[in-house]
Amino acid sequence: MAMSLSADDEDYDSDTAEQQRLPNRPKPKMAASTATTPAATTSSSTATAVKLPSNRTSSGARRRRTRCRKCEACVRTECGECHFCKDMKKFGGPGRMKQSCIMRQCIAPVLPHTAVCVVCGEAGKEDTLDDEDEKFNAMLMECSICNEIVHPNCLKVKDAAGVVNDELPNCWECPKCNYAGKTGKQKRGPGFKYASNLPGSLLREQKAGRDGREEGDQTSTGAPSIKRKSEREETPRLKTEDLPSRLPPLLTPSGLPRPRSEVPNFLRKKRKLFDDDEEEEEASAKKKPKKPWRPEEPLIPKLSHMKTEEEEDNSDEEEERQEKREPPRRSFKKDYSTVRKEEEHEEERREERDSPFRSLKEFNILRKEEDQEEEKEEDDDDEEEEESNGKRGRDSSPALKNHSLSLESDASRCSSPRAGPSSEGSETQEKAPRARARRHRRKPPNRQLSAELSKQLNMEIRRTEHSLANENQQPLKSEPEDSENEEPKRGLRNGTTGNGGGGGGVERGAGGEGGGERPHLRAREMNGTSWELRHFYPPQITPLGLNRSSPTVRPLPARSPPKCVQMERHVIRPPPICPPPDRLPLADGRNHIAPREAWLAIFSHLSHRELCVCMRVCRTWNRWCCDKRLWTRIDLKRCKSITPLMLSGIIRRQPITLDLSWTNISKKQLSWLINRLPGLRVLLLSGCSWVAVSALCTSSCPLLRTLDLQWVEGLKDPQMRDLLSPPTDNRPGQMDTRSKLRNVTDLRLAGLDVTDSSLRLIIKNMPLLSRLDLSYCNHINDQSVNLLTAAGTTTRDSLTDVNLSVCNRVTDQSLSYFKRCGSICRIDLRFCKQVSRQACERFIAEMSVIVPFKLQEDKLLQKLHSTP
DNA sequence: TAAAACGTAAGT
DNA sequence: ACTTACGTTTTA
Repeated sequence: MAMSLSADDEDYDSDTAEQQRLPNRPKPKMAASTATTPAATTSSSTATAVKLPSNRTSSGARRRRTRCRKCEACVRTECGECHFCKDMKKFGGPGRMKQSCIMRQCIAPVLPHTAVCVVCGEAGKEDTLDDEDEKFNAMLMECSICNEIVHPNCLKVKDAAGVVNDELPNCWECPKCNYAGKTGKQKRGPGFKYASNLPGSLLREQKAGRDGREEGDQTSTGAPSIKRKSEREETPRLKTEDLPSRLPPLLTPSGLPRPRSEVPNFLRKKRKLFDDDEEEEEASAKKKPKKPWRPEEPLIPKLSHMKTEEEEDNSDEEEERQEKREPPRRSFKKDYSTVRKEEEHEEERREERDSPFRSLKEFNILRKEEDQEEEKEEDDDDEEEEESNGKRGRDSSPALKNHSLSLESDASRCSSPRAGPSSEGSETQEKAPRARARRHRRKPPNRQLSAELSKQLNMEIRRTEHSLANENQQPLKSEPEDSENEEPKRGLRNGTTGNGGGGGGVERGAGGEGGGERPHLRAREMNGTSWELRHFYPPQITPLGLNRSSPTVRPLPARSPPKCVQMERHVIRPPPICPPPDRLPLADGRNHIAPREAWLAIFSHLSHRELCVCMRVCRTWNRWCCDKRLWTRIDLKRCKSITPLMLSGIIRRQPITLDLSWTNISKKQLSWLINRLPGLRVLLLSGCSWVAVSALCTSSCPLLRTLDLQWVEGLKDPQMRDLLSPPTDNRPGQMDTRSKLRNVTDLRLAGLDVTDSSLRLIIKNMPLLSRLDLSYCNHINDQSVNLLTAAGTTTRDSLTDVNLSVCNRVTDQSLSYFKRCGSICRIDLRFCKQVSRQACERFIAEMSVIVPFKLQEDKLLQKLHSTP
């Protein structure tokens, strides 16, 4: 099918097609040897690059990529615990799988050192040059379509623009292929692992999560997590009767049933859209001959909330049309961000493109918006208009304009691989029809709250992308035509609703900047998908896949079922390597006199929301505002959906405190996060599922000081054991025999059905434990307190604050045990039915000899002069 | 469809 | 010569 999709004639010839099948294409069954195509073999280390079939432009053998050795993953040591590690002989396995440790899967796989230009036979020479453009022309670029590796400079066809694949270093669609309109025949570009089909793949999990979520959505309940629903069923955690009236807020059913199927339809929907678009596309193609590149519209499609088909179709088509009209084209771009492209068929890509979620951003926006509003669906159109207008207006703002302009040049220069959501996305943006987004957004009726921050994160990320995109793309503006007027739809919509409009304003602003500014911005937006997202989502959704659409007219492909969910491998972009600039470049080319630190001092007085606004101002501010000192605490509490963008936003900010309470974060996400937050000290996971929390079992977070596991579904003794126990399979010299949570000083276990066996582990493995919250733990009794305060335990001396409120099995006896605690400052026994006030007073009287206590509240003992 | 298996490219 | 592990095929 892939073949049939492409515009190339060759493809239609089945025989030939067969012959030139790309390595990864299905086929010839030469056993494993197929894996390495003959061509590849021949090219081995010598340089002969890939040998291309003489008469076929497409289809060369691909050079196998190899790890970059520099990324975070590459520098890690093997975890020894994942599937692949366990298979390794060094870890006692059979060695049959021959895969690298999941934790070491390279983020930015590079071409092998032996790769050389097919034209001149030389290796990449970018290192010898300073100028970015020259560098680009001197580096080796591998075409994801024909697999040729060349120096852009060595190509004759220079008029045609190559389309750089941001997803992978040194990867593009060469001018030849691009010009020829070969779009994506190949199922996927060069890449690396991170295949969803690999155990441990983030993608997979994500997908699973999504799916699950969706299902949940449909059915309902909004609460913290939809996804969890099933889990919940499995592990009935608290009995309502046991819960006192003061349940954690979250427990209260906050969610309304989610409207129906958002996702499930998406396939159909997409397809449908696709059909419609097809025509559209062609038409537009005619209008604008030759646009090698078109903004990609990453989509996140499937994910979520999509609206009903009917609803979408119409408006989408409109948007689609417009979008098509102005394809900004990006030519030789030098952005090497990584990410793997997926192998998708063109149709699929298109479908994706057409799918409701044009871009990640949109998606995010949606999510946010969902939280805020669901109401104004009807007004969407109007809103769009307004918004767009607003954007335009805003754009005209001198200040912003200046910044962005100055930045643009700046940005364009900076091609270094940046991390984060930012750079990459930058180049193209999605034009995301916000209308579409909006629509989807509405569906979820329930979302109450997504934390403000999450919105902000999203916004900011988008913003970043926008700005970066703007910067990068500038020169390319290709068709002014549709510009502003038509554009309106694209912008992100924003929440006009929301809280006081503050958030809305912001978002809108963002949209304005990105979208309103210039027509071609849209393109940028499209591309703006953050790499992270791309990783998480199916490749088809990745910009590349989608956008490949070239204007060329192609026969309608037979549509194959969208395989949307199949994700392949994704790469995670490393954080920016270059330090943020110290000065703010101004439009006139000079720098602002205030140094970065001075700006940071100012930024430190801003709220996160305000910071997000600032991040939209310019690239420099964007980076400055991401300074981790400004984001020591990130609160995503109750944000039902943790999106990849959010994750990347978090990583970028490197918080010390991360509140993910009552979110439906998945295990993979959490694992991914904590493995990338070396400075994380406080992790709040109350209300999450055990499945997610179990990520702590395999991830390393030795510096965690505070761990909040209150009301975690399914967290009982066996799970506590998993959490606290030292690695079980330690092999000599391999692992630390100490608990991963050995440095925890503040542990919150409220609402869990844990018993003394868990306490024993805690006592044993958390020698520094100072604050322990066991409130609402019905299995906790006097014996538990006895254990905690027994002679020889570290907790006896380390505990300063113990919360046993609403522990109905605790009696006055516990107070006598607490007298043994040398450092105790606060004992909360409120609502403990079996604890009497008299006993508390007696405790105070007896302790006062040593340390003065007071009864701050009924049954709440507080040491005088101590912190509350 | 996911996981396992495997030939061999790429690196040391 | 040896190890790692990519990218595909095969198996479950």
